[in-house]
This record gives sequence, C-alpha cells and structure tokens, in this order.
Amino acid sequence: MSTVGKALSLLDKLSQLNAEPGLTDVARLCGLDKATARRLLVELEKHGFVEQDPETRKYRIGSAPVRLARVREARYPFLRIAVPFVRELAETSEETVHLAEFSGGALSTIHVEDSPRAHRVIVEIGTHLPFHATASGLAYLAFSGKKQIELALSQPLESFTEHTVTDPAVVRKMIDETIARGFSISSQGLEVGVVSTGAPILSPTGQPIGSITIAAPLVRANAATLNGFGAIVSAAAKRISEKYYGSERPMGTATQARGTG
Amino acid sequence: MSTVGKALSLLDKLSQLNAEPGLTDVARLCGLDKATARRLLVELEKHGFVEQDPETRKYRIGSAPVRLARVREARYPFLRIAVPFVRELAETSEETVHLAEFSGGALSTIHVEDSPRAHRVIVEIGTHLPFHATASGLAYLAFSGKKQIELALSQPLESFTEHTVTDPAVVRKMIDETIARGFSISSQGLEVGVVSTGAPILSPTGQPIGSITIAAPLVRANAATLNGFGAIVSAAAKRISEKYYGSERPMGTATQARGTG
DNA sequence: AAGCACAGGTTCAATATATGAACCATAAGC
DNA sequence: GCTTATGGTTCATATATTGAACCTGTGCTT
Repeated sequence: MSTVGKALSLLDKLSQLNAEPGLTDVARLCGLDKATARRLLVELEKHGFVEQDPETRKYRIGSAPVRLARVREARYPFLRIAVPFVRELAETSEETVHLAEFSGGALSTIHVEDSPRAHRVIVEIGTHLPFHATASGLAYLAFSGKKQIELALSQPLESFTEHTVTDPAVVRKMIDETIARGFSISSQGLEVGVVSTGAPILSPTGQPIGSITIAAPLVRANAATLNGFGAIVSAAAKRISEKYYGSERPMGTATQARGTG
Repeated sequence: MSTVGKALSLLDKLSQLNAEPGLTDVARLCGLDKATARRLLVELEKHGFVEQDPETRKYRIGSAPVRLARVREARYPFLRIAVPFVRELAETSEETVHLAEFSGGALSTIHVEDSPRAHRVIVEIGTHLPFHATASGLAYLAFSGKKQIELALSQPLESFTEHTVTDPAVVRKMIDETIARGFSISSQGLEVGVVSTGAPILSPTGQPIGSITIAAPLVRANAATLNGFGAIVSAAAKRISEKYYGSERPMGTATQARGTG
C-alpha cells in the first residue's frame, strides 16, 4: 500500500475508535511500526487532520476535515438535504433512524436521529456498516452492480452475533428478497435484539450512494411493523434522492466574490 | 515534503478552488508532475477523500471528510456550540459574520451567516484568511505567542488591495492596537470596500483556536459602529469559548453500544 | 478528413523517500 | 532499584515515488 493510503487508513481507524489512542495503540491498530505511525501522525498533524493532546499525548481527529466537509457540503449538500427526512422518519416511526454514505469502499454512518423512546437503539456516527450484516449494507448491495456483490461476498464474512448470516449463498438470497421487496431487513445481524429496515439512496444513474435505515428493538417489531417501516423508509430514500439530484447542483462558475476577514 | 504532505496539500488546494479542476489543473496548482498528481488523486479517491466526476473527469472533494467531521464534531462540537452565537451576531449587527478555525498552519473560514441586507459582504466557506490582511488573522496573531507572530511576519506579506498593509512594522503596530482594544479591525485589507472587526476564540490556556468576525461594507461603518461591533464580537468570542470548554468534553469511556444497520 | 493541439492517463529506470530493528528517556508498579 | 510499560528517535536498508517521454482520445482548424 502507498504511504498516502496508510495515512488515510490511519485517519479512518482513528475515526472508528471511541477513545483516544496513544502512539503504540495507533501503531498496533494500523499494523504499522511505531516509527512509521509516528511519522504519519506528525505529517497529518501538520495539516490539521490529527491533533495530539498536549497533556495526555493521545491522538484524535483534527479540525481540517471539518473545513473540508463544509466545503463539500456547500457544493453537494447531502446532509443538509437528507437530515430533515431522517428526522421526520424518526418521528413517525418512533425509532432510531440513521443515514449512511458509501465512501472509500465502505458504508459509514454519517447521521443519526434517536428514537424518542426510552428503550431505543443507539447508533454511533462514523461506524462502518458491514454489507452482509446490516440492513443498510444489504440495501446498498442489492442495488449495486454484480461485481460489487461478488467483491463483498468474496471476502470472509465476519460474525458479530450468533444470528449473523455468514454463508454467502444465504446473503445472496437476502439480496434477492431485498430487490423483490424494495427494502432490506436485517435481524440481529450486527447487534443482538435489534432489527433494521433499510433502503438505498440512488443516484440518477441508479447507482446507490448511501442508505437510510430504521433500527428498532426486536420486541417492538413484528412483520406488519417491518413492512410499514419498509414502505416509509423507501419513500424517504426516494425523496432524498429526488431533492439531492433534482434542484440544487450549482458548481460551474461560482460567484468568485472573495470575502474578507 | 513527504508524500503524505503532498496529498494533504492537494486536498487543501482542492477545497480552495471554486470550480472543479482537471488532472492538468491539479498538477499545475500543486506544483506536481501529472503522473504524481494522478497517483495521489487515485489514492485519495480510493479512500473517499476525492471524487472524480465520471462524466467530466474533473476532481472534487469526496465524502470521507464529511464522515470524519461528524466524528470530530460529535466529540468536540465546535460548530454546534459556535454557530448559534454567529447567527445571533449576524442578526444584531445586521452584517455578515464568519467563524474561522486555525488548522494546518492557517486560519480558514468554517461557517458564515449572511447579513440580512441586500448590500452585504459575501464570505466563502473554506477560504484561507491571511494573518496580516484580515481582522480574523490579526485577532488570532495578537493573542498568539511571539514566535507565531514572528513566523507570520517573516514571510512575504502578499498585497490583495491597494490598502493591504504589507509592512511588518505597521502590522506589528496593528497587533499592539488589537491587544489594547481587545478586538481587531482590518479595513480593506483583503477586499476593497470592506471593513472587518474580529476577536479571537481562546482555549483555557489562552491559546487562540480560531476567530469570529463581523464584515461590513465600508460605507455603513463609522468609528462608533466599529467600536460597537468590537464589543459584541468580543463578547460572543468569550461566550463561545466558555461554552465550548465549559460544559461538554466527554471522551474517556464512551458508551461502546455498537449500533446496527 | 487530415492535421493539429491539448486533455487525461500510463510506463519504467533513476532516485528520493519510507521503513523498522534497535535505541534512548521517562514514568509507574512492585 | 529493578521491571515493564509508555512516547519518541536514529540510520542503514529497502521500497515507494518520481517525471520525461510516451500513448490515446477528443475537439477544433484548415
């Protein structure tokens, strides 16, 4: 792998952790030598992608991505468009709803709206969602090309709970069902006691760019409920796509008015 | 410079452009060979930091930074804390207000709230703010250490308008005035006809982490107005700092509840 | 339609850069 | 005061990066 690739993977790993790692942790988690990890961290820090706590010497994501994200969202306002629909869905379903985007070969959570109920599913932002074990992943795969499916199923399928489907043939069947239904269902694939209903967000070419998913405690979700969720989540996905690709889309000759500070 | 540094600089350049560049443009702008630029772009694309438009073959910022930014903001919610104050300031001042953060050796705009008036100053998100030519930069420098000031003033000071102060001695004087006043003023330093009033946002150690600035058309701003702006912008900066460092600050043992999709 | 100019993209020998085992320094635990 | 952690550094070696020259396709000119 190129050095740049290693640095970006490091950044990705850093974003997945739920505690700030030290140098040794980073090296171990990324499978790098301590010296290499350090050089990468220093380089990333120079550019603001990583911050080191001056006291604890632990590392964390820096503020540079925030600036890049703002620029990206100013031109391609995926979150700005999608979040209101996620919120609406969370209100009507009374369950936790999350939005994921495909990026860098994986599907990752970029927004979550919690269920108003006390007993609810918690989803963390930044989580990678395995294709075979989540409704988001299945929804994404189902509407991707054949080669994307092959790629995903040719890798070893990790088991997260005793209910995780790890047989590629069975996953394939779930994908077929997802295509037939128009939405995906994953029961306890990643977490025990949780069932999710997801739909892909498609670009005008039909390529999925992400997904929107309702995650509910298993005890609250019977077949009828899930079908209801499937209908509303599919509708929301479609409306997000229409709004994202329909209106907006500026670019080209920007205003060029340089501001001042 | 390390390869990683080049890749990150490329990303930074990409975020500063107001139109999507092609391969040749990227190479030229970053001072790289076409082959090198391509390799970096491909590597960045693999990880979702860059996207290539499949039709026009132009490059743009990808969605990976959005995910990283969400993770960062979930733990260090600078924008979430600061934006309401920026908005309030824009309403009371009736002028454009923008928020900048220091990252990767430069001060960059990360949020803007426009003036409600028809005749208003436009600030673009992602803009780098030169230290000597903007109120944001002066406010930042004034409360930084001596070595930061030396570093900034030892470099050639670019001239953006006929009013830009490019004499280090004069800039030093403006910095002293900023310290005395508690806020900075920059008149037409970056853009003709615009005057700005800025204050630094300080960490508990006294180190500035960013700035908040009111930018007004020169014709609307007399000395009294500017003093008024200075007072409210300083107050806002202080309140942001207190709220950002005061409450929140979680980390440590996160909930560890892995969500599902 | 032949010729030209310029775009994106690729190749491979030369070379600069990244790597990692061994190292030092410091702190905590016993 | 010894052991075992940590963060951090060094430098000969190994490897990834570089860029001039090279395709290839597209659109414009003649």
